[in-house]
Amino acid sequence: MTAGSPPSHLFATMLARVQTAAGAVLGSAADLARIVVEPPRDPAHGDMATNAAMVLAKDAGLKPRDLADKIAEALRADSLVEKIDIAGPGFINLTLKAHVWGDALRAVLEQGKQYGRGAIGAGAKINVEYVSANPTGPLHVGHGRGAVFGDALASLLAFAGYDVAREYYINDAGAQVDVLARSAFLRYREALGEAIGEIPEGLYPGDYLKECGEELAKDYGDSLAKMPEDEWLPIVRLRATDMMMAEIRNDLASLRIVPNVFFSERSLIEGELPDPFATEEAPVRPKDVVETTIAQMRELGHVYEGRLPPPKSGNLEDWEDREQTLFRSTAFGDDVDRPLLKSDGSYTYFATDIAYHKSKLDRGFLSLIDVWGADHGGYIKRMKAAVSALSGGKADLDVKLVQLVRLLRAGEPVKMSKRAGDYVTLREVVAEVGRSAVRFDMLYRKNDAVLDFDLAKVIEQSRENPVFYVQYGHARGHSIFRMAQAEMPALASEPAARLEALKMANVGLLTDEGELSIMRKLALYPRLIEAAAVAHEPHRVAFYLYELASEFHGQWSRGKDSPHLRFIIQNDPETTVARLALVQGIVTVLASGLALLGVDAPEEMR
RNA sequence: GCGCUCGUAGCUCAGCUGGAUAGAGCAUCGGACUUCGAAUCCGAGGGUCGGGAGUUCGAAUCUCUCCGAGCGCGCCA
Repeated sequence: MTAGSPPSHLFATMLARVQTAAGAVLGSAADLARIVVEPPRDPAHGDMATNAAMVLAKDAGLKPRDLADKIAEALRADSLVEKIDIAGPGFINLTLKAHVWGDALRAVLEQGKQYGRGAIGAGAKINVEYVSANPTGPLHVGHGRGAVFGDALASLLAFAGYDVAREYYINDAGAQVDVLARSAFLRYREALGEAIGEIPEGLYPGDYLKECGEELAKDYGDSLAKMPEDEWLPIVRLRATDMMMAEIRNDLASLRIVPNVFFSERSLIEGELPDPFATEEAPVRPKDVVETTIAQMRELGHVYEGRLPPPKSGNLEDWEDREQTLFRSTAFGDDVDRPLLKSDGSYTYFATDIAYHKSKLDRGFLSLIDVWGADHGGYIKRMKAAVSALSGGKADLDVKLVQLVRLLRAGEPVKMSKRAGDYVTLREVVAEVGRSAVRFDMLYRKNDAVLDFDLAKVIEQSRENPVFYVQYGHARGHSIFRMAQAEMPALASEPAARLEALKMANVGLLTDEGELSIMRKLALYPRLIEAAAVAHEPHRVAFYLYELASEFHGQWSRGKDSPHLRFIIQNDPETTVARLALVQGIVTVLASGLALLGVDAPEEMR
């Protein structure tokens, strides 16, 4: 990192000190990596608790509580520690010196937007592939969830110190894009004035191809209509997929999602195509890297000619026992070996996907994340097997499955027309409820849980609606600033000057239990970022923000019954400034987390 | 039949990768607006963590086995 590594945060500091203490007691043989320092669920157990003694007791040949005594003794003189208790089966509970929470708050103000930025990524390259829908129609809400998840995960990883690529794999090589081309060709003939009647079974009936047909008619006149299919098809296909991708890019942009790389599947087979969507590099690839990939795997002994047992279920009518080109994925944990060539000699989707993932490895990524729809779960083992085979076990692939989205309106399922091609698009949903609501709602859930998306609830302005609740917390902070400015003009008129003033606050005046609790929460943010990034779980950020907002709203309301707890105290500027510093800390972290999620942090709610 | 993802309060969901007495919101009941924003807050009730067995100091979390839901199971992508 050129800007220097981020400052270590309180929990990382304490973990290191506990590890040092344990190491001093046990010697170098101890496995210190298993030690955890975490906030106890019960505040009565102090500020931090560590399991060090329980985890290491066996190796040490001591009872946990006896070991805890020794470790505690080594920590007794620590500059941050006020009090140490041994409790339960051998927890070491630490109560920290009073000033550490004020120090933590000051760190938030000092670091601003950088607060929480992590170093665990250490600049390592990581590749996040998401959406990757066929360019055969508009995105629907399920695609949107994958897109939002992948984008937020990428942002989270970047914040945690990784060098992140956001990638969209364009499935523009299969039979489905040929169907798209034929569908567009029909619209083209329609645009030329031909009566096309009903769209035949098997073609895409949606109206969205009409524009494509009209453009083709404008650019080519009737010349395409005179060609045989094998001549017009590539032309129409390219135009249609280009137009579809332009639409998809727009839809993604409306959610503030901008992949760095749009990677064309077809380019793996046919060589490099002009790629109008690449926003970054355009990797140069030789013609048919799928073939060379397969050849390389064959040399390594991972590919062979053989037969497969018949599938266990489904109809066996089409089943034909034949020798084919297979990837020995069973050697890497898969259930059966997987074919790479179809009976007509063309590549299976898996074959090109292997070549695609090899390209990621070739570009220096050892850490790969794929975000897929839940219906692709059966594909995970073979893809992991392929990555393992290609990298010699050096690269890691984590596949995040995104469950389906059930669209509701006020609790009732949204009626989807049976007619193919006519479904609720992502664009319609974003237009109706807005980007922030869509994004937060989709991230306020684990990726592998089914999501009920209620169009009525996500725009509701109440506690029931988490996005509103968190945004309101941020707005409430600014509302307090506005009020403070009105009542104490001397404080500061504009944000930058105010921030400087608040950095000087005497945060030692923040001694109320509610205030301390908020400061502890703020101190937890960097640790949360690390944990969420390691787990590849952006939803944790959303839940954290909700909890922080909740504590803030609570503290605010406490001031109603107890006026001395209000943020603004009329004739006590010193206390007021200290509390405004706390508000600044809250606002900073709320804004930081919301930014990671791609959700607006408004200064007032309207 | 096999594989994957799940099963936590009446409902919708968290649970910090094995920690202490399992937590929120909604719903229900009871409170708080002369107020820096009541768009909010405080309190109460509500649980065999699907069932059972195992691993160990300790299990909602890990293993096994049943039950139930969803998804998938050459030549679709």
